[in-house]
Amino acid sequence: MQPDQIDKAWRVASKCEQCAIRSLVLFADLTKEDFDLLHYPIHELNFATGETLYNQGDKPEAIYTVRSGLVKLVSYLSDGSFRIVRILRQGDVVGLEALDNKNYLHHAVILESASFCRLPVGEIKELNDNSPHLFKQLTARWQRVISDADTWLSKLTSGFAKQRVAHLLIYLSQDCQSTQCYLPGREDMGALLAITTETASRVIAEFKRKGFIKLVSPHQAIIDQEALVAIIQGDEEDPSAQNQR
Amino acid sequence: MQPDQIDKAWRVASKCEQCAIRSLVLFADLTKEDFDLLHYPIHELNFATGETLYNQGDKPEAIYTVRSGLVKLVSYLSDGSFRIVRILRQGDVVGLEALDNKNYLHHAVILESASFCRLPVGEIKELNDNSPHLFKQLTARWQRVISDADTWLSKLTSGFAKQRVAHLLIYLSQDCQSTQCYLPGREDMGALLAITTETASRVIAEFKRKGFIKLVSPHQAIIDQEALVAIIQGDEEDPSAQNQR
DNA sequence: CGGATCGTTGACAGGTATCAATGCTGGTGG
DNA sequence: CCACCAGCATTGATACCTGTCAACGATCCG
Repeated sequence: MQPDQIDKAWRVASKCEQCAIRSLVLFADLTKEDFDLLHYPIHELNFATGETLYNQGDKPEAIYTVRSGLVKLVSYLSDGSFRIVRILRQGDVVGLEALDNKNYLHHAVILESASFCRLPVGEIKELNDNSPHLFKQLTARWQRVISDADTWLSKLTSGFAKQRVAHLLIYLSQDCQSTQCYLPGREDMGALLAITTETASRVIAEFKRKGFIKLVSPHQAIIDQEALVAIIQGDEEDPSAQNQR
Repeated sequence: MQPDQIDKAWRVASKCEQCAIRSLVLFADLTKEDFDLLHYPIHELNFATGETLYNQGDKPEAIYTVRSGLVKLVSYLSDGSFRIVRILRQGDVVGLEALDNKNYLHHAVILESASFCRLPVGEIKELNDNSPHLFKQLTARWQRVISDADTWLSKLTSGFAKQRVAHLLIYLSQDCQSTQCYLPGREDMGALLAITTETASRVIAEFKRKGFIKLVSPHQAIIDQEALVAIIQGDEEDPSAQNQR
């Protein structure tokens, strides 16, 4: 290794080790010795809402750790329609399929301006070959993706449109400290829940009228978790029972 | 290692190395030296239709490779209903979440009498710690689960009931050499596609009447792939255009 | 034979998709 | 500065699909 590269590696180590969200990321378990195995510094990238991180079919050269913001993974169907198959947030890894030498399976589009750490595939593989510390986190991430996908399947695609929207809002509020959460555009909401734009709009409009959600900005809402859970459980507020609680 | 254990290990190696479907399974890339690392022989288990491999929440001690047959992973929702989140077949691994020390996330129920290789979690972990050859296959399997889940999400939960059923049948026919495939019970079909038992029944009955599927046994059908693809693409056979092709 | 389980079918109500029109908002260019 | 436009959200009317409730047939088995 060249002296200047050693220098770079040290800067990497130093930078990653001081990372504020290190406990959340793929590199959580790495030691100083592990960081020494990296050849190049890890770059941090910023993207604005609507920008594309990569497209389906692109040849993958890196995976990305989400430092902040929100990303959707979009899959297009043969008929031109599209579905959003996942939403990724702080600590999640985007483009995991790159490790299997497969092309990217989705389009990755930024929902809320986001920053990423770019992890070149070669570095990850080499690190994993030469250190046992990455494997555990990789395993954990795969598990989480799968278990999230299962939740998605079982909750977000069953039941009435109202229930699905309620499930989605609760899901989205889970990573916010408060009851505030990202409110997707109506078209995205449809692509998430397998309903039409119009139905999504109607449900959201109704929730707003009933005070279950309050907009603080076009894409941020405060949600009434309790009311939404009631919706999920099918408690339709019966007008005749209006003042029984 | 005791002599008799070495002997066992050799039998394992011999047995696994001669496995007829070895190229499909988790141990595909292992060398003779890797097999020597195993302490106990790998057991083969047989289950009949309807039997349960494990239940959601069970403490996991093993993962299973499907040698033959069909397994469904079932997830129950709070309201008592259930969804089938995955169907596993030859070469697939059941219970991958066990590697992450999590309890089993689903109920694993046999759809078609199946045989498995039982792989104790401890053995797998040790093997993975001491040999680099398992990791590649593990990675590949996680990837496949995720990419299958995405397909599921994007295809099997969108569109009309007819289209979903058509998608399902094509999906199920992919692992059969021919155009013959497993035909799930109507309730299972509902749990797979997020439709009701009655709707599933109506669609299947219609497909049978139109000759798109032909039963060869209660749970095996020959499918007209072309007709099903037409259904998926929304080509509804217009009676007035009956003889235009 | 009777019972249990599963598949099929019917009638009807209710939810959602579809088509269409109308606000609303932010940005652009005159 | 304001008119205009593009994109998004909302709302309405209607047709269609699916869920629901119910009944009936088929098959298997004790």
